[in-house]
Amino acid sequence: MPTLIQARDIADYEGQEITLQGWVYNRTHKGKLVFLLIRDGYGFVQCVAFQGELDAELFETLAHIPQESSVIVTGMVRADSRAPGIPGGYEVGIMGVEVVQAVGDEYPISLKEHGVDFLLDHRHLWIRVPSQWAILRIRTTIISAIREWLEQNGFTLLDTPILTPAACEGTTTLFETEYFDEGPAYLAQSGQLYNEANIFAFGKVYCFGPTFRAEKSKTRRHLTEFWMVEPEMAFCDLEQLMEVEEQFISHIVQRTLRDCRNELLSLGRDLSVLERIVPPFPRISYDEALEKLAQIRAETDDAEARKLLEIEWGDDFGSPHETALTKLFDKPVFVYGYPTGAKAFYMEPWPGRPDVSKSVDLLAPEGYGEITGGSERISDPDLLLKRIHEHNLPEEAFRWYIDLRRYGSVPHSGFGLGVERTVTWICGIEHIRETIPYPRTINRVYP
RNA sequence: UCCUCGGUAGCUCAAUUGGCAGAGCGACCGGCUGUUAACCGGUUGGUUCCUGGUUCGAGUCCAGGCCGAGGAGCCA
Repeated sequence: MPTLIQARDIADYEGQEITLQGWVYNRTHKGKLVFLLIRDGYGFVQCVAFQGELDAELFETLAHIPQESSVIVTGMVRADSRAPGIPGGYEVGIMGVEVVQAVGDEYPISLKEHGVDFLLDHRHLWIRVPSQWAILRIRTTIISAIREWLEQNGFTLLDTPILTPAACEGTTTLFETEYFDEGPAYLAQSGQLYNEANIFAFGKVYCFGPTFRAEKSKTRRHLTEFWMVEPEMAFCDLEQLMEVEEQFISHIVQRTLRDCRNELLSLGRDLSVLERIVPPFPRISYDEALEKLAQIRAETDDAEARKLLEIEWGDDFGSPHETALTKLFDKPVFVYGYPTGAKAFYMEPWPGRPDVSKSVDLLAPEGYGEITGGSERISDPDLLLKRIHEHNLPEEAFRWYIDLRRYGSVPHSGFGLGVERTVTWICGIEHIRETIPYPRTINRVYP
């Protein structure tokens, strides 16, 4: 058998006889000529059969081979600018085909238009099409880049529990489950509090795992099960946190550009937009952000937009505010110093301004909005205890967390990055549900 | 939880004022040596989301329900 190759490497084999193992993504029968678009998991390659060059029986088989049949193709690689594919520009002149399985039933997903509900019901097949394949390859590259950067920069991976005793932050709705005789347990919404314990043993740490939110959110930015990476650092203040985040995000984007160029192009992504994502990122305070929003409101004639952009000091941003702010910049923008009342209980107050917290969100450009949320954490045990009481949290459950401030407390900071929101932004797509292999939304747990 | 929109063939959709249920795609058959979701001809294809009501007559109007999408709130 000639050399078995992967579709993405096809350009390296011009003029050589090769073998491809894969599936028939599309077939075009044109009289004495058959085009098969073969996908092999690594790319999409056009293979061409001429009637005069093949055994008559084989040609007849190829002329009728059903979509998604599995095949082993041998043939000669040649350059041809007309050839579609990922990457395109090369095709295989078919010399032989072994049909592993000829599909007998009609394949549900045609190459024509389908509705979202239908596609999600067939997610197990939908992931085969080029757009979904490209998005999920970009996802895995982004995850690899995340781990790579953190490991190269001294972060230790420590997995935090998924079954947790109570709300970590006491804000969002959690999935509840019975835990033997211990009463209810909850699916994790964050590993942060455990990360804070871990930094006192390991310095810089991260956790990376699935996160669960039972909020009844029905928007293109929400999943009930999503993946979050949460780095946490000892001896780190808010300013240092922003420096880490911009290095981290830039690495993720540049690595994806390097390794997933074909995938990004196949999605129609404008690469120049991503090439700009290098440090430093702009930083604006919450107060400055409010001024900019007021200015945007004053300049718009759209009454509805004006209403959506209403905000008073003390409110957290809604999605319309984030979208409007990100359109002012061509890089991700840090917004820091949110009102204490709008954020979680554990955030360090701004020096001399207790109504402001040392918090920072990173908003992705082009209207994508929040991809990270972070803060410097309270390091004083008395203040932390006071905040726990103010938020009506059970002191007993947080005893271990308060201990961290009693035994060698230091300034420390961390953030969480939503993987699927990052993938959505880097891919330049509309909806978060395409960025995870099997999305879980408010009314979908199948397949 | 709230607001808006939608549900008709396997898929994507159309159906005028309430008057015979339609098209494209897919599948199947035939044609075509450069297709890019090919194209051309033919064949096939229906619980119009459910329940009840109005009417000579309901896909269409009314009431209730179910399911889905987009957005708000909440959040990453």
